[in-house]
Amino acid sequence: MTESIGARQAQVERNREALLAAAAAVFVEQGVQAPVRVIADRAGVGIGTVYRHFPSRAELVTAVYRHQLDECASLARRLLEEDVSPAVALTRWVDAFVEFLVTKHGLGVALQSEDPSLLSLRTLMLDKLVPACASLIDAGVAAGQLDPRLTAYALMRAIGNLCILGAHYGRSDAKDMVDRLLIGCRAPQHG
Amino acid sequence: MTESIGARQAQVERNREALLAAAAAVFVEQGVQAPVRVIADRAGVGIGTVYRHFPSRAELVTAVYRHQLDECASLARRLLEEDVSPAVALTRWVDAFVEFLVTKHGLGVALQSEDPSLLSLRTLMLDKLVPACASLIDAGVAAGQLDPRLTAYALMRAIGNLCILGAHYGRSDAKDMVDRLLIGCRAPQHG
Amino acid sequence: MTESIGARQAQVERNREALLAAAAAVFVEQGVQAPVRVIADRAGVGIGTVYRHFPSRAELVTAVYRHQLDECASLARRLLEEDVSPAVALTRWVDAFVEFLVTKHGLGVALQSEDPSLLSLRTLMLDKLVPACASLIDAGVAAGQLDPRLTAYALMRAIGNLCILGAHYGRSDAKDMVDRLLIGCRAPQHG
Amino acid sequence: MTESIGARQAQVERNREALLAAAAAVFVEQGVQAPVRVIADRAGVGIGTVYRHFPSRAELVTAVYRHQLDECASLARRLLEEDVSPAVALTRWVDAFVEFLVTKHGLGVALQSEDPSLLSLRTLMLDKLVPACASLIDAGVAAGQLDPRLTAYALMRAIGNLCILGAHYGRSDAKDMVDRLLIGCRAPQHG
DNA sequence: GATGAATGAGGGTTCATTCAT
DNA sequence: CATGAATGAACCCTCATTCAT
Repeated sequence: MTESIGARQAQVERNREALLAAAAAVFVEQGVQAPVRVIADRAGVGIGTVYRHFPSRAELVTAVYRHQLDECASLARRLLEEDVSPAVALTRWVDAFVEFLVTKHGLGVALQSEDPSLLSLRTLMLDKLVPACASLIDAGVAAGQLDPRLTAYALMRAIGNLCILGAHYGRSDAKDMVDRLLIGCRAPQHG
Repeated sequence: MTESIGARQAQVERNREALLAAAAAVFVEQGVQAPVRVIADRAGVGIGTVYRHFPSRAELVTAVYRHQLDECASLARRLLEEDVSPAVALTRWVDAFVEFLVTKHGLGVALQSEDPSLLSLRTLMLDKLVPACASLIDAGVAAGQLDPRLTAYALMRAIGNLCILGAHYGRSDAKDMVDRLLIGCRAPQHG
Repeated sequence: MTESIGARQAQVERNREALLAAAAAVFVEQGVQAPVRVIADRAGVGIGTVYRHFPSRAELVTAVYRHQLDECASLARRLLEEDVSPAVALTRWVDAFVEFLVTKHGLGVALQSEDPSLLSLRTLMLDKLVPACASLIDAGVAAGQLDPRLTAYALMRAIGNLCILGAHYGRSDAKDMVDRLLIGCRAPQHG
Repeated sequence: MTESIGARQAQVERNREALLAAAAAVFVEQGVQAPVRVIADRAGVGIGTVYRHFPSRAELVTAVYRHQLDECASLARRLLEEDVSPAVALTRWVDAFVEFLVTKHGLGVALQSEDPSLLSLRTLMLDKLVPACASLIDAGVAAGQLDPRLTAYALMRAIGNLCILGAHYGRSDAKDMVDRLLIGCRAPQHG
């Protein structure tokens, strides 16, 4: 009996994961505006199940990207502990961030849209990623390698925006432009 | 008689301008996806009048931004004729472009969306702005001031993206980030 | 002065004729449901002129076919005066009627539709064509060549219906079927 | 549990049937072009429910008439197996076909319209009914009772057209005219 | 908890008709 | 009289969300 309860809970969790995976995939293919129905079908569950796990589209979207944001935040912590220069650490983190953004390309759009269904996602980003990015920037500024006027939030928004892909502006263009942006974030040269 | 005909034509033109102004304002407030009905209401006309002037949403969107694109394109020509260094000319043009983008900030979104109703706008941009920007870049590359790998289209897309504003990422942030991007577009230093 | 009034009236009449011709042509090409705007354009007049001449679509449609109905009615009178057998006269008249119907193929539809905008047309047909057809039938019945139970109205409706063309059912099919129908209208054989 | 699921499925099926009945009734009263909204209201469901069951107008229209077409096709098979002369079999089948057409008289119109939303219905008819009718005609021709030039498609189109009812042209008129048409389809008499 | 049928507001677009000039 | 800009009801269809089972 205890087992069957456990089994039921496991099934519940499995549904939740299937939904997150399905939503992530669908967002990549069709954008964040994709119909809820499509996600339910892809996950192999009924549409009611979507709403049981995520009371509104907004919360589904948020949940989908929370995973990725968490991983991205923890990466910053790991990089800071490694034995590399702060500028290199930031570059590597940004590379990873960009890789995320251009792979699951819905995220860039999500960060930019005024859509109220994406508001909670921006809030989440504020909470998770800005501190992570700020810690890297602080280190770089302290080492004299980065422009001290740079703020984590603005940098992340800028990178997020640069990673909104489209016709004739693909993954490599975004990476190239982010690289150029980072060059412009270096500490100004004296003398 | 002639006068009253003229008066009517003037009224028609005023309606058209009112629609363009209303659409521009609504696009800023609600995004380019705003319902046509909202624009009609804002302009104080019936919905049929919108479709009389602009047979489809796509053409309305295009018309809203065409003015700005035209002015931007002609600015590039003027700057090339002035007696400033190519790098300065590009910087000035980009400043003006950014000013446009952040003022009527729907344009950035419009350039990025995959929505078919925005396709004609992207085409318009390609036709009008890319050659203008390319002429400035060419001059800068010829003068050894710009990275020769830079392409006009990618630069414009990047700038357009950087100018998609939002909560806590405003006009001055966008300008700052574009400045940094331009720094990263300079010719690499030898030696 | 009198002349210019006459000239103006002539222009009015010319507009009216142009509208009827345009409507007839458009109805053939696009069906009786064609937008009023299309007819106005084809006639080279403003849409207001259509409504000045024909206060509603219904009256325009009626007017378009009145011409043809008139001609058809007068044909019956002429045939009766010729020196042919009543059966032959009816056959010839039906041939001409069918030719009309399949050429201006909107008419068949118009006769059949429940659309209120076509009500007045059916009324017109009753007034114009039924007497014409009835006179031919009467002669045929009197000569013992036609089934006396045949009514003019039903026969015309039937012929009208048979002449509604469509994919894979063209002009020659309609003619063939009308011929067969007429065979079935002959006086029953005794014996 | 099983019972309540069954009950729900039964309700779904009842909705579907209600929609078909409502559509059939509305088509008779207002024609096949009747707004989907009217059908939804008549069936007592929301408009979304219509589209859930029938993804487009075309599929609703097709579904409404599919039943009748199926029954009509199977009737032809049964008649061929009975011990009656081919001419009698065709007459009986045509009687049944006409009965269908004049009862749900939208079908005649549907077969004739050029509207793309009715294309699938015509296709359906081609697939279902033409072979059925052709088998009867073939038998009649083989028995020397029918004009060998007769084609199933044209005959059915003609009968369909004759069954488009209207003011002063009712069910008995249509039946009478179809009878006369069939007389005209008999094998020509030899000298 | 899971299901998916039902809902209905809302979106883009068309077109008959009116009316000021 | 002629014009054609303006109107807005109506149409088809989509999709987020609810809720009975």
